[in-house]
Amino acid sequence: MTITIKDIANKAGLSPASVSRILTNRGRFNAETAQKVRDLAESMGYFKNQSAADLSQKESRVIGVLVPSSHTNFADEIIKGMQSKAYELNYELIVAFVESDIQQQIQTVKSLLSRNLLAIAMLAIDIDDTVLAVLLDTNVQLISVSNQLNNKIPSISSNNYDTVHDIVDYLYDNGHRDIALIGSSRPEPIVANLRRQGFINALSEHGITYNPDFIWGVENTYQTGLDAIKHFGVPLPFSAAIGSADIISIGLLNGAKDAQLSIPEDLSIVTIDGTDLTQLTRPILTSTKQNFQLMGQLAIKSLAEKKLSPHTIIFTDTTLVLGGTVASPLQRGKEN
Amino acid sequence: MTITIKDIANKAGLSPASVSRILTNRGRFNAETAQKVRDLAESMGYFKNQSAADLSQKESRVIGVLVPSSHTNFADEIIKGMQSKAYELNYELIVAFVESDIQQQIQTVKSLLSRNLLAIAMLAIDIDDTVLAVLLDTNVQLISVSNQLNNKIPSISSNNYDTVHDIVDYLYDNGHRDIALIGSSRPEPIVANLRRQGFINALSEHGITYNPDFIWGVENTYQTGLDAIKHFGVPLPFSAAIGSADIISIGLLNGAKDAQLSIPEDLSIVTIDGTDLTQLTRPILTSTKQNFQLMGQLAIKSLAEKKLSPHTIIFTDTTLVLGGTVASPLQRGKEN
DNA sequence: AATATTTGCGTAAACGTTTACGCAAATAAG
DNA sequence: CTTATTTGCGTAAACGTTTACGCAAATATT
Repeated sequence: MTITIKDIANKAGLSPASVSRILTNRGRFNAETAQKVRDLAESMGYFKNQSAADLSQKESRVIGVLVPSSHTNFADEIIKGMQSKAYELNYELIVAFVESDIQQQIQTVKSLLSRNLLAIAMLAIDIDDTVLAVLLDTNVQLISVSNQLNNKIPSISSNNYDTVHDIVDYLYDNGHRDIALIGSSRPEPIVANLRRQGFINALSEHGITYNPDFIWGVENTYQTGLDAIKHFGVPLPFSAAIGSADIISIGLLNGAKDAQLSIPEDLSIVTIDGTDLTQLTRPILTSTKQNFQLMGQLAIKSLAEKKLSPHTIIFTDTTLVLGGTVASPLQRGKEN
Repeated sequence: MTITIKDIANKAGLSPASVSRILTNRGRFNAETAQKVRDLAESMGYFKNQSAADLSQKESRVIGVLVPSSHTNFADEIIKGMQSKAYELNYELIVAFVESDIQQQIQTVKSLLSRNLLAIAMLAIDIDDTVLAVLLDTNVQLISVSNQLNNKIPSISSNNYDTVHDIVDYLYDNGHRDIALIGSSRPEPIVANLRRQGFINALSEHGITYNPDFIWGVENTYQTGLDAIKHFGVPLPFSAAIGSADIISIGLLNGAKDAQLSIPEDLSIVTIDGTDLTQLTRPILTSTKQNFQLMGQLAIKSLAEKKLSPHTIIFTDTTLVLGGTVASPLQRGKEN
């Protein structure tokens, strides 16, 4: 039924081994014969049986990608970056979405592990500890993208300390003194802690002792943004807020609007992430944009080069993108 | 290095065949022995080598999923539905993102086809004709989800004719007589035509001859929505618009706001799709919500049952979800 | 107690590809 | 012209699992 390498070999008067060498471009073969074989493969409608190849090959060129199904939409951009680099370097990606249900998580991970993988990349994943233990137990190469999990897994992400530090500087320069940081402290304790430290240190460098109440949030969701406004009440005790993710910031913005506040007059917002979502609001969100595509590319590149140690940390740059959600709080004074 | 079925067999004093029968739950075996073997597998850290299994098995339980990388975010919901059903029925999903670059498309499809697949599901995909030809040429089962491609591929989608027809009815009942339909006529000619027909027929049933100029749009993008407002100019020649996708409708809404129009007083909007994006705008978008999760579930279910013919068309229901973007145009008269 | 059926498991082949090894022919070097 | 090297390709084993077939032991049926 299906065409195999053997069929091609028969038709070409060669052995399967030769055909294999030609189609995989390994070993020695005659250039003319090679062209004949390639043409035959094309015309006979041959498709490599990857399972058979995987089975017989030592080294896999397949990289598994675990993506949270509660789908922060930057995952798309990371995957896009990965895919372009994978294509370029002739690797293959298998994407699997991870649900919150633990049983399902385990099944997903097992089904990934049951393939012959070069590595598994985890995108900003909120993965259960037991599942993580399973992953660490197998000796497949791991990498965490846009997140830092722990010191056993190499990571590629923005420098979260610097990012928040820079945002605080920017807000301070615009006259803000009372600043909030809205977002989850779970499930990325390392990232959250770095942000918190950047936040606290930046404030203290400006001679401001931070108010612990101003670091708030349970989850990285839209609802958290909405809730934040209700939690602090109007008038807000701060003049600017940093949203830990675009979707949170949109929640902040809508929550503020729903409470009859004007943005940015009554509240300045800077969001972390800077995906296309920032363009959908009015005013457009001011953001520190992460370079997700680059993260994806670097992930594949560094996996291909096999130079990752458990402690490797790669940072990608962020850039401040001006929208319309930051104003000086002094202006508000003038207006009154 | 890695644990195989043979290792387990040795330790259990059995043959590999028996272990295989036990772990796959096929054929005959003793219940006690089975438990012992399962425990051994667990404790030894065994992972099935899926490549080997695929190679030796006649029938695959793997379903490939082609997802557009220009990622309409409802794809997530479809995948979520697929994954839950796949988990339930013990199928496995391999997700691949399709770029717009044709070479890359071909590589992606080939890499899918080089696995032993039960079927390939295509999500709302704008796939190149040559690539589609490749897919049709192989005799792998295909299914199109949330889109109708042609009469050679079974599909699961909303009834696009009814959906638009119902929206027109709803808008008519709210007093609207001049209605526009904004969105692409490509790359889903069948879907676009059905919507167009639903649009035209519904209007004509209300005694309105439709204005062809009011069907407008190049792509299903945010920009199209923005452009639409500029294209028609202020004041708009219609009182209501149907956006073919949430992202278009957000474009319409923002475009209108940018032109100093008020929503819904100056323009009523109903959007097709009804993803979470509709909640992010102010006012919240009124939508006809498609049941994407159900589509995903049905896709897996019908593939599992193997009763799909090339002409099979399955419709899922849509529901009108009231937001704040529809007002009677008469109110505008009152206000003036 | 003799025969029939069921149960539990082992044997061995098969899936399609890759690859180490080796051999003969072709080419190069001396 | 002889010896050394390179080229092109075939042989055969290996990857880990599944499964048709068959056999002996256990159990059921008369």
